[in-house]
Amino acid sequence: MKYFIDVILPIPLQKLFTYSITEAEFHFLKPGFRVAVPFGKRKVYTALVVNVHQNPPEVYEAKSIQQILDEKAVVTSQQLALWKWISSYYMCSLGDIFRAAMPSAFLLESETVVYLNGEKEVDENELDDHEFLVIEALGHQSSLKIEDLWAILDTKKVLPVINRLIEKELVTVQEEIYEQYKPKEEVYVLLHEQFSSEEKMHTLLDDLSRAPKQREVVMRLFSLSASTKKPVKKSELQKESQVSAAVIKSLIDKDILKTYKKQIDRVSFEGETNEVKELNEYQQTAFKEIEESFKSKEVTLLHGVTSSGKTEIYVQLIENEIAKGKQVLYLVPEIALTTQLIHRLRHYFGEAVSIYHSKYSVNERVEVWNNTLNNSPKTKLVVGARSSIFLPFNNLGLVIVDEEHETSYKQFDPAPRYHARDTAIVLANIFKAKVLMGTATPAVESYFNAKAGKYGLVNLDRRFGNVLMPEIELIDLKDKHKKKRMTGHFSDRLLEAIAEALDNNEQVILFKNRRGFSPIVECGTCGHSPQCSNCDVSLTYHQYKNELRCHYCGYRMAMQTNCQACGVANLDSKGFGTQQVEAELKELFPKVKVGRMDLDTTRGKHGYEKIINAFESEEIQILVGTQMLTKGLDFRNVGLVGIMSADAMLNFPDFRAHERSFHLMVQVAGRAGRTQKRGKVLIQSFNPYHQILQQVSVNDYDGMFTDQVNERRQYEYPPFFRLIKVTLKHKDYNKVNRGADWLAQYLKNGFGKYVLGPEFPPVSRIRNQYHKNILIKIPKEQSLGNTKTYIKKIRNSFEAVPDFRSIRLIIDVDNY
DNA sequence: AGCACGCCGACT
DNA sequence: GTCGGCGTGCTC
Repeated sequence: MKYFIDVILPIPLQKLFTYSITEAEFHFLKPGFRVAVPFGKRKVYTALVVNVHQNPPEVYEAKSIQQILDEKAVVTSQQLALWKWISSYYMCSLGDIFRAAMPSAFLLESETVVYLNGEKEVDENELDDHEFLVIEALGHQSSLKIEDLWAILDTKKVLPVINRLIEKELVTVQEEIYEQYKPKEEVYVLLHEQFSSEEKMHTLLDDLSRAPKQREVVMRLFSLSASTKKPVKKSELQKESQVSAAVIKSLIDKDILKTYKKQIDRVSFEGETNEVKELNEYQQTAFKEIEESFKSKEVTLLHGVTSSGKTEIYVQLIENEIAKGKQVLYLVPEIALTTQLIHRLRHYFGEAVSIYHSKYSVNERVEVWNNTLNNSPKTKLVVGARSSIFLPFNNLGLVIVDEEHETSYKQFDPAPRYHARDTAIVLANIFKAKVLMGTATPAVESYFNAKAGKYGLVNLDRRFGNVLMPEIELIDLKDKHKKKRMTGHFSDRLLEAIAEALDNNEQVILFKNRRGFSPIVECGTCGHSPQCSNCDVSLTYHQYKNELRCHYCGYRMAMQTNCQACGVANLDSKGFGTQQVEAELKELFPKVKVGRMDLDTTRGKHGYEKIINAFESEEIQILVGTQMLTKGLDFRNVGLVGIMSADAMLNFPDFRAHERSFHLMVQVAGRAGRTQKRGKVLIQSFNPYHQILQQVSVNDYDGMFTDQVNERRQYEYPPFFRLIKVTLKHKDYNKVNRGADWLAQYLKNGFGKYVLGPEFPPVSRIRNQYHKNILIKIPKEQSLGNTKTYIKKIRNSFEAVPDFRSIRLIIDVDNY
């Protein structure tokens, strides 16, 4: 009898691969186990078992697996079901999902290690330079990795050299796999049993009278274990007795102390938990409505104005689910994972909260994964960014999608290009769990679904503590410029308001949209501006390192003093970013402490925290920042919010530009006046009569929604039509054009006028690759499944054209 | 995605 | 004359 498994490999290949296994393995392996398999000539990959069967492949001999990596399944059947849905809906391979879904520590890859074959005499005359260098290096160290060889030989083409050496039998290679996940251990110390009696103890202390430090350690250990009645950590003992590690080590060497290791969780929380706060009357009503809505609807949208206390309602719902023994997933946009939110949740749920997102180390992620899989009490509530929809839940009761409108829920690059909010609905469905989406500014699609009765809808339009909505004032920049009332980028009115807020001891937030208005450098003589050599964009100026940088590929160069084109020293920076705003403020208000929050200042794991803490503790009076300011931050003392310029975002070439501008401005405005006093918001714009600005100024979400829905119906955009964007990438400009025309023609044969393009995106060359887009619109009544099947068919014929094989095709479903 | 095989330009 | 560039094809 022959036995086989089908596996997913973490590479972007559509199909499953079949390997042969032994009978014992056949009885042991189940879907969801990881196995190490050889792939190609030498690589070993981690693969995931999806089928165990006895049907031999017909056209090839299946290889056998190398080893089994798990004792029980680490991926559940529900996860596999979700992966299959993502793969078919978002048109990506299971391998892409496998790679994205698992913590990287679960995906071991082999590494080639080269060893000297000691048996064979080396004849140096038979070696070329490269071969000689390898042999010589192996004389110094017993093994070399491929990476080391790149450095030694100063080239990346090392495999041919190694192959020649293997042929000469001078070296051997081995594929080695390293376990990446290391459980964290703590070392505990205790006194050796032989000193357990009091008498022996005294003798010991006498013996140590000539080693006072060691004696101190023993005494301290004694008192620590007596007072805490708990095992004593080695690190703790060392700290308490204020000695060096060497002193403790010598005690261990002398067999006076004994150590043992204990595996601990990296993620742990110690502290009190508190009773869930009583909801106010409005929150209580909303809560009841949500519960009522859950009876008939799978998904409910909570539309609650900024500062209405949505989090408390979530907390109440979470508590109910936990009481029922269910797991809860709390999704937040990547950027909103601040300590503020985590503190609040830990305050109520303590140990039961786990956090999962990309800034956590691989080890921490493995622990959260395993805890979730084992239904540990630590993962009753998982708070995470979009990738946490991939965790191995087994008893999910509720998914909360906070700030549902946030675009960072959509993954753009690399595949799988999934939307975490939409995928969460499918995930919840697998578990028959409920979904609550909450936001002050629902995405048009979501609100549309709610209005259409597909989702439940609950409104909460009262701010917590009856704080008034901020007063919003629009400032006409055109008029201010004409009347010469501008100082740099500040109108007289904005300066006045800032001064007033500062006088009242209130804090100020100034918002500057990042994208679209990065500072570029231009020559005042010839008009040339330094360009990126790999991409089709101007380099942007970064003051803090005095260099020019490309946002797309990361290319950087030192700031030039002379123009590269005409040689004249007349370079000037144009446009303005947060840095310029900050610099101008420092001149205008020299005594005031100004902070800045953008990508430059929030690098690193604690980047945000530092700035947020400084602002919270009022060390900083004015905070200048970008988009990040909008994400659920809660500051008590902000009296004024200023939006430096509303125009760039309104004019962004995208069908969602208006909607997004509305979200952004309302969210930023919501930072103002969270306590009793009514906050003020000033919006500077060259076009204050723009419909969106008018709607923002009176917080008219419904007006915005109605306008947008009409526009989208007329111009055939979501939610009336679905969109699929196809991008072609290649370094040859003409080839991209030929390929795009071919593809568009064939797509038009199927979908007619609903194929738009091909068109170059605003930045048509990135990392030396030309891009071209084709947009496919799919009317509601057109079958999505058939459409995708047709697109796949065309993709296959496209890839069969020899001229186009090297063009990369990217398919992005729901590319918004 | 890797990685090997195979065919054409810039060097000892 | 070779080394090494990357275009092409395959991986159970």
